[in-house]
Amino acid sequence: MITSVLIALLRTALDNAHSADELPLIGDDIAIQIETPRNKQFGDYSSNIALTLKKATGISDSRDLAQRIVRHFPENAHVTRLEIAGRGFLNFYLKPTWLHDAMLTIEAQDSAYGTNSTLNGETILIEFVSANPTGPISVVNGRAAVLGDVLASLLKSQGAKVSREYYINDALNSLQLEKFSASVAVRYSQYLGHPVVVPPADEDSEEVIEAGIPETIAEKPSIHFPKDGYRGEYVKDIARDIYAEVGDRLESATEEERTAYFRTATLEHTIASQRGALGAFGVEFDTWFYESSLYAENSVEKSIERLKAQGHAYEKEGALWLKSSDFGDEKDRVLVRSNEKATYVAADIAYHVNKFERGNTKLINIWGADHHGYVARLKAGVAAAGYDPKNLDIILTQMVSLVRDGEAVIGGKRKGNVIELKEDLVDDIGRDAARFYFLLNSYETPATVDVELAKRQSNDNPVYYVQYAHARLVNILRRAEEQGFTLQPAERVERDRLIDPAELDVLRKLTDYPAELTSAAKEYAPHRLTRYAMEMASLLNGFYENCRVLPSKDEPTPPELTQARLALVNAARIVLRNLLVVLGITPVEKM
RNA sequence: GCGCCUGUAGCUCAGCGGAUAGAGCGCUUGCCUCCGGAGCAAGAGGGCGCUGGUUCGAUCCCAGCCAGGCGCACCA
Repeated sequence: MITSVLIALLRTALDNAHSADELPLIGDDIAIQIETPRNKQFGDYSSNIALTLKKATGISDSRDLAQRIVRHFPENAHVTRLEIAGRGFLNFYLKPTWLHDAMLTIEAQDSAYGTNSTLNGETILIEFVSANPTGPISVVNGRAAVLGDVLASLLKSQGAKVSREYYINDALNSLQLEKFSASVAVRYSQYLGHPVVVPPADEDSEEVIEAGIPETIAEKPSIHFPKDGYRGEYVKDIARDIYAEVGDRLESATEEERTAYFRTATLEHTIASQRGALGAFGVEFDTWFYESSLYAENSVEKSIERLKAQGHAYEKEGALWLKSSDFGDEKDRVLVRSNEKATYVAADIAYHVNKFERGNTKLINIWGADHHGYVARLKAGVAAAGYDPKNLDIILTQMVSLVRDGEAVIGGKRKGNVIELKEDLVDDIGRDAARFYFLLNSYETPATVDVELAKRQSNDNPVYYVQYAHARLVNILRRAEEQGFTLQPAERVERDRLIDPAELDVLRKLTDYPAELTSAAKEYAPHRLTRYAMEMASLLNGFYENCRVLPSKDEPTPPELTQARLALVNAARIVLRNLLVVLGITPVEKM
């Protein structure tokens, strides 16, 4: 990396100045920072070292300080000019050689360009989405879905082993599942021809009687829809699917048989549809983990017993409490209720112990901000169970509020107005546009999504700008071949012909890629990459405008220059493609 | 009351303690015999919620206040 070269040169300059008695000794504890200036006029790189050294040296005139450093800056192969600017910034202007040489690295590493091995040895489990199995994946889930998915790719790019997991809250004591499957059961009966009496949803509405499907000819007794049942259309869809599978076989089943059947079938269908919706969004999970499996293997019980044995739990008021206040939580929490049922957190502790026991060294959970109050509790539980809570990172994505044409949409599965990720967004604007849309901003910002606006603007989605830039690169290479050019390795090309600012801008951007990838991974900030992608696309468009690659009537580019530019085009193609792959966006070759 | 997140251009949002605060959309103007116009060039538009503080330097860090969101269960 060129920045480490510059840091070393600056270090030498400081030492030289000290030897010449112009500066006091500057220890290694003072970090030298190199940054890329926002504005190109301030050089390729700059350093604020003279400003930061004011206190340590006792020299209050930072320009004077800067001069002392510059005076002792060693001769070297990279820096053509070193200027003092503003209050004492050192601006480095570099020979383009280092940029040209970047093409060699990019070509050699190809699809591995940008990756590194700093996280080798880490096994990371990212659990995300984990929506309740009582309905479809909503648009709101899109944010966590794409965040987790890209984060997994990012961490892989840094050398970690990563898996994606979805947790299914299907515990047997889950009331919501009973209500949900009961709702499906009623709708199923509707498909058998029973009219359904739907109670008023709220004070302002009235009871509705819906006819059976098909409309009954013979009189069939009507069935009452549960008062707090799930009213969404998707409930009918599941019922219809089940009806298609089993016909009227359940008509004569006993109440117990029906309940048991619908519980299982409803869960299966819901999960299948969730998996399908996420798949359409480009998100695939390595494991779908059933909460019920923890109970089936007695893991919850065992985990509670262990906490008790280790003295982290106690009985009070008929319940079993976790001494979570010993582990950073603000108060103790109930593990087993006085009715002897385990709480959600008890199961969750067992689940996270299970994650660690599977050999994961680091756990990342992505939750909605509404679960914030739960973080300290789970971390305390994990700590009590003997694991370091530092190895459990909980990312809280801020809420996504839905707006339709400027009007707030109050979502809710019970009420039935779920805006679905797949049906209402992905199917309309496509996977790439939908992903890019969510990846555009930080998960820490509460976001507003206007589905109608998102659809209307889909053609203006920046994703097309980026994909377009990639397609053009591919197209130039294809056209070159048609015109009889053979792509030469960057090594055999006259690289020093690439001196146009537009060319150097592109090259500079390409050299930033590994650092961008690393910082996006480190800070869990995929949105930086979408911004970076747009900037790169913009620079590429500038390059197309200013630098004709293939010879034409008006611009008879000499063959040597064409070859050099083709190598540049190819390098850019590699980087842009790698970037799009990490983001899970299709690197299209034609649009 | 306590905790977390947020407040930057008309809208949606970037901004990694630094030099003239950015992008996309929208708006205005110009550019299609030429590798893809889903493009390019130029312009109008904000001084970063408010007040203090730390710092050579604050949109960024700290404190207080104002505003919005989300939490503070023997629900999941």
